[in-house]
Amino acid sequence: MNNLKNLRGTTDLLPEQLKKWQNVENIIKDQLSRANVKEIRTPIIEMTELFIRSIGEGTDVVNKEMYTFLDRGERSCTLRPEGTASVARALINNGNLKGTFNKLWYMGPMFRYERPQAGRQRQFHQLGVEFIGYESPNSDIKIITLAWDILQKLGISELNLEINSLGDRTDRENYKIAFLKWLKDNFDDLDQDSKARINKNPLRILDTKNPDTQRLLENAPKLNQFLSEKSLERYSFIKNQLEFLKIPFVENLKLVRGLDYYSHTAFEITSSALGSQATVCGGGRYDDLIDQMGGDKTPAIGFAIGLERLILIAGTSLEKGRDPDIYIVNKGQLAESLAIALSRILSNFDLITELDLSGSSFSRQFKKANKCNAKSVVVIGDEEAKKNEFSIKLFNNSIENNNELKISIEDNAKLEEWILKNLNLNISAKK
RNA sequence: GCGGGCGUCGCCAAGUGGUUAAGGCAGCGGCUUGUGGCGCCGCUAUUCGGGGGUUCGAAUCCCCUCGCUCGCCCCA
Repeated sequence: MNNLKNLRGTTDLLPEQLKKWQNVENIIKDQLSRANVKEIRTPIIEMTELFIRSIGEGTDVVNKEMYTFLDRGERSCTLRPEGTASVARALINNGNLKGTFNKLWYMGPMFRYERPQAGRQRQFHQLGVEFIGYESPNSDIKIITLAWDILQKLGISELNLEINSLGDRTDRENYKIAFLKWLKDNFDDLDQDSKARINKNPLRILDTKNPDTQRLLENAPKLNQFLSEKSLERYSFIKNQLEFLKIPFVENLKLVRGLDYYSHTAFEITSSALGSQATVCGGGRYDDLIDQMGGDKTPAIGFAIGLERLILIAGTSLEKGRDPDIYIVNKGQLAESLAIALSRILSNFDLITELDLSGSSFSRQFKKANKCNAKSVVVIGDEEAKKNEFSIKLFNNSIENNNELKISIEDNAKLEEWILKNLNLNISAKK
């Protein structure tokens, strides 16, 4: 019937589903603006090089998951696979880094070319929060609590927070030397996957899923043994603060995360309510990213939450939308004109008005008003239209208490009075 | 990129080689030309994701392709 289909891994979000999305997004935005975090919007398409240089050449994201194409000017372009690189680029380009602090968030589509499965799509959506210019370990804490509290506010339980420290650049370099030596000594016992990673991204071998390699790794040098005094101090401060704030976490020494740019704090929040794609939130510190990209040396930390996964585990109470406050039933040419005029007047209130445009019988229109759960109904037919008025009433099953009233189309004061009295309207919400 | 399951109306489905593709929900219209929630009646797939093949005959068998889904890898 229809051979035009959506591309694999992309989906339409219809009004019914979007109620939940919008509720979730509103709660998130609310939380963020209370913490005075500001929104930033960057293009969803960037020069390919931006991602190669920031995310790292040895990563899966860059190697096999990017939507990359040549534009008409033969430039290599990529649909963004994540948001941090773009935000960093935007700040560098706009000169927003000189001695300033930025608390930023963004929400929007990201693209990764992978096989779709539960909680994973090729076009998916992320909320990202980045604190840029902040070095204090308390900024790590604030970022983690922000992520944690957003998830709590959405009524999500069964969450697990895992943290680790990757140390600074020098710590990691020292560790890499020792680890590489060990890897080479034990090369023959590694699985294929890990062998291939040695030259590209050795740290990722740490969280291999291969059980034999896992067992072997128990005897390998540990990253935490290579952390400097300073890095360790920073790490234990963070753990102490989390304990003080009563945020439960487990330490996961194997947590290195997939992107190259992380340093010091790395964290992940997973939910057992999801399937095998259990990570809802991932984040960490990236003190080296911005100068690596050509900006001034700027410490920063951030996280990203996958909205599809969030929607999957957020409470069902968020699925409800707002029903119409007023349903305008109208029939006849003059009545229809008055109905449109009235709907424009009503748009001055914080009301949801459904103007029936079907021209079907009164009976039909009332059925529809009932179906969409309208709180009240306005009726305009020939009788009302002749007198330049409409009738308004509460749409309940009581005839005595429906507060039916006839109001002249010009009498806005009377209309307002009826609305305020009957529709639980917050007066300050008017206009 | 690799492996398993699946694809019949907007949704949920029956049908598994034989001449008209059940049913339910939703939708639309009527009973009720101006007053809803119930009820009753009627209408809604020349076609079974798409293409090709086998057959006298295909939604049913075969091939290709697209999409969905679950797992691996990886991530949000």
